[in-house]
Amino acid sequence: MEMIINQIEKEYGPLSSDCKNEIIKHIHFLTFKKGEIIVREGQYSDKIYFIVEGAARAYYLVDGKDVSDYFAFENEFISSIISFFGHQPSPHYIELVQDSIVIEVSRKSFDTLSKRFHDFEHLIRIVVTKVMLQQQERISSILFQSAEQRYKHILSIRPDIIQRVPLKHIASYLGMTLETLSRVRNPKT
Amino acid sequence: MEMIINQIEKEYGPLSSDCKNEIIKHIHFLTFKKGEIIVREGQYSDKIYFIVEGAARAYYLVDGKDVSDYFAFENEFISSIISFFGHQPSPHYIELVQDSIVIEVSRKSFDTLSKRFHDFEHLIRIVVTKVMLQQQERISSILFQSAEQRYKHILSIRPDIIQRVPLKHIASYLGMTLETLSRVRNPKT
DNA sequence: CGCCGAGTTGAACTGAATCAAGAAACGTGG
DNA sequence: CCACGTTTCTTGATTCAGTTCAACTCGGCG
Repeated sequence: MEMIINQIEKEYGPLSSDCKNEIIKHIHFLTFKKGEIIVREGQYSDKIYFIVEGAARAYYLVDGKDVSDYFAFENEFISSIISFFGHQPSPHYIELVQDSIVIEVSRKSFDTLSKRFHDFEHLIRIVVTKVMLQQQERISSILFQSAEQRYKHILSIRPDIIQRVPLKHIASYLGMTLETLSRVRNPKT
Repeated sequence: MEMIINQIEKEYGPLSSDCKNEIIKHIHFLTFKKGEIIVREGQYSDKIYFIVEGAARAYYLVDGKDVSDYFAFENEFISSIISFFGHQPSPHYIELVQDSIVIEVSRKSFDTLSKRFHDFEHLIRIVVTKVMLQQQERISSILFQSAEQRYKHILSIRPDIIQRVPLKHIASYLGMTLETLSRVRNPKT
């Protein structure tokens, strides 16, 4: 428990001990098996999850096609951001990609903590800012880079992802089909 | 001045009068002519701008091609987010699309206010969250929709944009060429 | 074993880009 | 108020990166 809060502080900035103590009262530990689905399309999901161990994936189902939108590994957050932050029905599913240990925080707790602790509000601002910057990079990657460049790019920033997630999910995350990804990885020459 | 702060509160949530008074000390008004460039690629830009009147545009120049990435109109913020929030050289240019009145806030002021006022920190969190949600929508728009659907979509959420910004900028924002946008707007049938 | 999901490979197809040329609209200065 | 150049937009013909459809391989696991 200490270790987890330490990780968060290391990753996102320090917290007062008051705040830390209060956070502990508001969170729940959950364990899931690989393949479990914790958020479904259409649902109002007012939970945000922090991956203690394992991995999760947010994806769209658009006319039957599974399109990955986000991956989270140890010490990262995941939620249906449209639902959690936008207060709308989730367009995403979220599933566990491996057996996982997860912390769940409800929006109610989240709002209470934000209101009460300046440093919690700051933490959230940092988390959201990081997501925003990641998305910015993703947008320019999709707009400016070829399929091959996008694959090389993800290899360079998340080399581990290839080991932990099936290629089909990576392909759809990169905005290409599995076939295209396969060709990009095994050029004819 | 009062009016501007009112607008901000209306758009993003209330501020204490302490905070408001302090904000006023930290901001600068600037006026620009249409076409003026206020941020250039490669520059470390540590300013964020709020459009009081007029309109601005952030864009990339990728091998000579001008690609719009963001538009801001009255009561909206604009900055090179990679530079302002990510502390990196800006990949963007920012230009004024019309004669404009703008408020400038430096990152130093920004950080001071965030540290000092819980409600300012909250304001920023809300601003950043809105950008994140917009980007999320943009990503799914690019991934799932055809050129025609993307155009119709922007028409539905920002009908005014067509009047205020040349089509070529809208085309590149939507991730298509000017020619394709033209065809989408004037179908043969 | 035999089956099933994951990945590879091939061939045909397609939405949008590119290249090219011209038409409209839009200042700006005489 | 008009002429002229510049920028904005349209239209057509061709090309191409990536999709789609389909068949096949491989590795694991009941």
